[in-house]
Parts: sequence; C-alpha cells; structure tokens
Amino acid sequence: MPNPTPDRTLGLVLHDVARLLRKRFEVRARSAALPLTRAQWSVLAHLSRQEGVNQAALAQIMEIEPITLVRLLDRLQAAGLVERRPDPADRRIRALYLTPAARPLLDQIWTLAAVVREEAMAGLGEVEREQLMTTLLRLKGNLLDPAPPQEPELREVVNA
Amino acid sequence: MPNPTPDRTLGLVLHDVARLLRKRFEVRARSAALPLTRAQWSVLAHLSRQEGVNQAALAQIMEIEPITLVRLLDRLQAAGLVERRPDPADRRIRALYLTPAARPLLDQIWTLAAVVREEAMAGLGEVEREQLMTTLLRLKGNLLDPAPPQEPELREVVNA
DNA sequence: AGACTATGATGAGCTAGCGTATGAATTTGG
DNA sequence: CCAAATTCATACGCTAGCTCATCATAGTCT
Repeated sequence: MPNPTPDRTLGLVLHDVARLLRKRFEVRARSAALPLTRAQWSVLAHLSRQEGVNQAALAQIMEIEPITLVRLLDRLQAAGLVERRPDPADRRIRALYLTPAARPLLDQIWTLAAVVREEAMAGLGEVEREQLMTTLLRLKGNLLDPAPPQEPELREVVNA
Repeated sequence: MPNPTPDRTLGLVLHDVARLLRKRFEVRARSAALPLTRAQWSVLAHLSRQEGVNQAALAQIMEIEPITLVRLLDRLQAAGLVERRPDPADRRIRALYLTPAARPLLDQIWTLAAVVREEAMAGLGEVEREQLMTTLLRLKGNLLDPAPPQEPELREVVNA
C-alpha cells in the first residue's frame, strides 16, 4: 500500500464539491437567462453590504487578490451593474457602487442559490448542515492565518 | 434586511476554503521546489491507480471534462511525467502511463498534502474530521446526479 | 457496402484565480 | 521640504475549468 487513495483526500474532495456546485449554479443561471457567474454574484453580494468601498478594501473583505477583483469589476462594469467613482480626496481610489440594474438581479440570484444549495444538501438534517458550516468556517479561519514559513522550529530561531 | 449575508452561504464558503487550501498547497509546493500544481498532482494520483486508461475514461473517473484533462496532460507530458501510448487496436485511443520520473514526486507530494491538510484541520477532533469527509462525499454524490431540468416553480420565482 | 451514429481527442475562446511588475498618488521620516 | 516607503489600481502571462465545435475513427443498421 504505497499511497492512499485520492478519492478521500480532503483537498481534492473539497475542490470537487466546490467545482460541481459552481457548475450546477452556472447551468441553472444560464437556463434562467441570468447572465452572472458565481464569482460575479459574489462581488455583487458583498458590495451590496459595503457600498462605497474601494477596490483594495473589497478584495480584502472577499479574501481574493486585488488583480482578480479588477477583472471581475471590469466585466460587471461593462455589464452596467457596477460603478467606479473617483474619490475627490485621493485620486488613487475608485469607490464602488451598485447600479440600480443590479438590485433585482441580486434578489433573483439569491433565490437561485438557495435552490442549488438545497439540491446539494438533500438528505442532510439540520444538525448536519449546521455542523458542516461550522467546520468549514473553522477550516477557513485556519487557512487565513498566513502559512508559517517552512518548519516551525526554524521560525523560532529566526525570530529569537 | 433584504438578503442574507454572503459570509455563511454554502457555495461561497466552500469555494473559499477550496481556494485557500489550493493556494496554501501551491505555496508549499513552490517552496519545496516541487513543480506541480494540485490539479496536476491529482492527475498523477489517479493515474497511479489506473495506469493504461485512456483519456476519456480518466476524465470520467476524475469527474472533469475531457478537454480539461487534455490540457493537464499536455503539461505533464511536456514535463516528462506522463506518456500517451497509441492503442494498436483503436487508433482514436491514447493509453496513459506514468513515467519513472513521476513516482518519487508522487511520494513527496502525498507528504506535502498531509502537512497542508493538517494545517487546515488543526483543532478538529477525529470525529469532526470523519463527519466532514462523510458529509462532503454526500454532497458530491448529490451533485453528481445530473441536474434535473428546470422546475417550473423556479422559473416563476426567478422571473417574477 | 453505405449511411448514420457514437466515441476519443483536441482546437478556439471564455471566466476565474494567481504571481509578478509597474505607474501614479499619497504618506512618512529625516 | 524632499526622498523614501507605502498604497491603489492595473498590465502581462500563467494554470484550470468550462462550452461549443471539429475531425478522425469505430460501430451499427439497413
């Protein structure tokens, strides 16, 4: 028995589930004529709670790299769903706002997301669902701590 | 409060965790001078259990689209880790084999994967880990059933 | 045999995510 | 007050995943 099976490896399974969920969401969105991917929807959803933020701050809230957000915003802006307003005080900054067109889309998308979520969690009890979310948030917290540089012992020596 | 928060939405959280896990894995791989991404490692891992399969079959085992696998194999072949051999009986088929160079890499990568997994699951008990895997496999099973064709009620809700 | 259909591999072109790099603007330290 | 460091946005180029389309080969049905 040289190596374990890939079929029960956390990272691979997690990745598979996330990918399959995204795929299903996007199939549903297409067939409902909702021209939004999950990543784009995520931007709108976060933005709806934080209007007026700049790009760097939103990227941090969403825990993605600023450059990734730039591309997403390019498309959302081209689709007329997001506005980049200059900041009068600091000319580096673009403050972000939803356009009126974005609001009704957001409502539709939340409904769609709930449908897909229900399909994914079919057969799970309330307790299991809670536990899954709790555990996932725990993993996320662990992974948001920056990766310790190589060996922990080495770090102690270096920081001494 | 018109819409729920994105921070506890299954699809988004799941996606975040998967992405953060991948990112950490790839940082670790780079700093260990292992020139493999997680997707590439996944191909090698599956292949090591199924040598001689053709591309379409491997794609099905991995639950990805054949074209996605083609790209991955292009890189792995260029890196000298995978071989595509013609089938003498059916000229459409390429049978896949690991090269000798791939074996030692696989061992290293499994070790690395275990380290990253441990970092992600720090603070979780054995029971919670088991439960997480069980639940994720359940979700995966649900999502592998093909999406049922658009429910009429959904259309009404979405288009309302 | 001939026509249709199914299958295997791959090309083109898209979104999403990343690392690295760069220019412009602001803030800070001496 | 000026130089250095930092911050914000973004260009470039990469992998990974997808849809859709294409081509070659194989199998099937009449």
